[in-house]
Amino acid sequence: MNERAEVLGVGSGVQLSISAVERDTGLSKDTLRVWERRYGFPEPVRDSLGERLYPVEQVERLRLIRRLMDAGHRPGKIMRMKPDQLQMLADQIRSANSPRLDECHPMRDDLAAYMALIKRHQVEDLRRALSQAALRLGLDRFVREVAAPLNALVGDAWARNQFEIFEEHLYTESMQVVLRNAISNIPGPGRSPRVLLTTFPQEPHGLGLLMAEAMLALEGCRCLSLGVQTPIYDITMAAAAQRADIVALSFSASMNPNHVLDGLAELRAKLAQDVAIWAGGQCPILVRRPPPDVRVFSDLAGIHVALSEWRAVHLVD
Amino acid sequence: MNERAEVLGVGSGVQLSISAVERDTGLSKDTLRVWERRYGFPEPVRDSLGERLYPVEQVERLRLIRRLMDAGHRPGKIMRMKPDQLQMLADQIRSANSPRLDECHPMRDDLAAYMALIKRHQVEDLRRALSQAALRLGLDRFVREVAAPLNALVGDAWARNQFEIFEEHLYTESMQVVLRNAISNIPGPGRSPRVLLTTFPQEPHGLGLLMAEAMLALEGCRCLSLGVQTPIYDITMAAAAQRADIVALSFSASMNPNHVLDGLAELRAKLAQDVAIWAGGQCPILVRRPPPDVRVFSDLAGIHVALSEWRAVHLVD
DNA sequence: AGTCAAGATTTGTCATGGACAAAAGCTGGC
DNA sequence: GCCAGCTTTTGTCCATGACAAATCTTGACT
Repeated sequence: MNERAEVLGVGSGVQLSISAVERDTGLSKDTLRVWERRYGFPEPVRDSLGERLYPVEQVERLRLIRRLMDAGHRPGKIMRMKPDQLQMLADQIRSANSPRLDECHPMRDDLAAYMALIKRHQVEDLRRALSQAALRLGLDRFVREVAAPLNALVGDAWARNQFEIFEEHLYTESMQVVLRNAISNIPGPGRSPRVLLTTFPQEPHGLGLLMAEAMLALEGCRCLSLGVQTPIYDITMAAAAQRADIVALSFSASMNPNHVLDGLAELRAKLAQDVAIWAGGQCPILVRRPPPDVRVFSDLAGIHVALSEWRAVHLVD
Repeated sequence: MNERAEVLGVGSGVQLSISAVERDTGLSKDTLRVWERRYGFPEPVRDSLGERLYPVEQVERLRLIRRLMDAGHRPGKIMRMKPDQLQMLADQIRSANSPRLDECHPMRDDLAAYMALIKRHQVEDLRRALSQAALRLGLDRFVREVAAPLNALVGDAWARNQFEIFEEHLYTESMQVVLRNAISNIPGPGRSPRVLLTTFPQEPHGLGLLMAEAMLALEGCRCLSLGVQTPIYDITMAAAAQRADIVALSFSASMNPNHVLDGLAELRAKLAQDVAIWAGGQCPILVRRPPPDVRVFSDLAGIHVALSEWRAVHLVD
C-alpha cells in the first residue's frame, strides 16, 4: 500500500528500496537487514523516513555476492572483501558450471555467434539462426548442445553485468519461440509416462522447463506443461486430475535454497506416493543436498536414462 | 537455513509455516502477521518454539480472501466473515466486462464448450479445438471473438472460485501455444511501425500481450516482444536499441492502479518523445483515469484504427 | 595420516510491537 | 452531481532479540 516511488533519481545514481532489492537480488528483507547489522554491508542511505535506499553499486555487489554464495562461498568471508577481490573470485568460478568458449567446445563458434547477435540486438537474425540450428542438428542435439550452454552463457553474462535485462529477455523470447515451435512439431500423441511440467511460485524462468519438455516429448512422453509459477497445492491437484506419473520441476540458480527444499518436501508429502518427482536446473542446492524421494537431474542427458528406468519398472505399452 | 520441516502431520490436518503460507497465498509475512494482530485472522497455532503453524483450512480461507480482494473487497470487511459468507460473496462476483453466456453472443456455444473442456481438463482436445477455430475464423476474428472473451470468462471463473489456479494455467498454456503458432505463421518480415511489446514488472500475465501481438502482426507491423515483466528502465533501453516507434503494454485487472499510472508516467518521461505508448488490457484504471500522452485501448479492435492513424501521420513505406 | 564425534561458530528466519504514508471511504458545501 | 478536505484503513518498514540448522574446527582414536 506504501506507494512512494521505489526508484528515485538522486544526484549521481539511482537508489532502490529494500523491497526492490529483494526482488532484484533474491535476498529476503530479513537477510538484507541482518547482513547490514552483522557485517556492515550493504550500508544503504536513508530517506527522510529512515527507510533504506540502496545505491545501484551496492545492489550490483550484492548480486555478485549472491553468485559467489551459490558457488559455495560463505557470506562472512566475502562480505568484507573489496569489489575487485570479489570480481577476481567471480572470474574464477565462472568456468565451473558454464562452458568456456576458449576451450574446445563442439559448438564454440556457433555459440559465440549467437552471443554476438544478442549483444547487437539482431533478434530476427538470432531467431532465424537458432531455428536453422535446430533443424540442422535435430531437436535433441540442439537442446543439449546449443540451448543449454547458451542459457548458461547468457545467465553468466547477466550475472557479470555484461548483459542488460532486456537483452536477456530478447534471448529468452527468441529461444522460447524456437523451442515451442519445435515441440509442437513432434509427431504423435505421446504414450506413458504422463509428465506434468511446471515451476514453483518463486521461479519465473521457463526456458529450462521448455528444454525438459522437448527432451521428454522426443522420448514419446505425454507432456503437459502448466507454465511457470504454480502453487504447490495446485500442482498436486493438477497431477491428480491429469493422472500424472511424473511431476517435473525446473529450478534456476537464483532460487532460494530453502524454498526449494521446503517446497519439494511439501510437494512430496501432498502428492500421491506413486507419482515421481523429477527436479532439474542450475540450482546448486539440488546436488549439494539432494532432497529425499526426489530424482535430481544435473543435466538433460539424464532424462533419457531415467525414462528407460521408469519404463522398465512400469512395463508400459 | 532454518530447516525444520514446514509440513507436519498433526492429528487431523497438515500445517504450514509462515513462509510456506507466504508462498502459497502470495501474502507477505508482514501482512499475515499484521492481519493476525488487527483482525484476529488468521490465527495459527504455535509450535514449541512459538512459531506460527497455519492449518490448511485457514490457508484455503486466505486464498479465497485474496481472490475477493482482487475483486475489489477490502480486508477489514471480509476478514471476520464466516467461510460460507465468503463463498456467497465469491459467487456474486461477475466483472462488468465479461461476456454473459446466457445472452446472445455470437460464439456462445463455442465458448461454453471450451470452458467445459477446461473444466474437464481435456487439454489436448482444448488445444485442438482452439487451433481449428483459429483456422476456421482466421486469426483476426479468433483473437477478437474467441480468445478475448474466453480470457474474460476464465478470469471470472477463477475469481468466483469455480476454477483452480492450475485450470487457469492449463487454459493459458493452451491458448499461448495456439496463438504463438498462429503468429509465427504470419508471413512477411513486417514493415513500419516497429512495435515493442512487454508488461511491467508486477504483471506476469502474457496472454493479452500475445493477442495484441497477433493483431499487430496481422496488420503488418514489425513486432518485437520482450515477454513479461520488464523493468521500466530496460523498456526504454530496448526501445532505443530497437528504434521502436511504439511501445505496447498490457495490463490485467489485478494490477495495482498506482503501479500502472506511476509506471506509465515514468516510462513517458524516460522514453524519447517521438515514441508512442499504447496501453491495453482489462485494468479498470486505464479508462477511469487515462494517463496523459498514452493511447489507451479498451478493446482489440481499436488497434486497427490507431494503426491507420499512425501510418497516416508518419507516411510510411 | 585419515576418520569421526563433540564442540564452537556462522547464518537465515522468526517474533514482537511501534510507526507512518498511501489508498480508500466519507462528509459537507457548492 | 462533483470536488476538496477529513478520517479510517491498510501494507510495508524499522529495530532488536532469539534460536536451530548448517558449517567449520578441534582433538582423540584407529
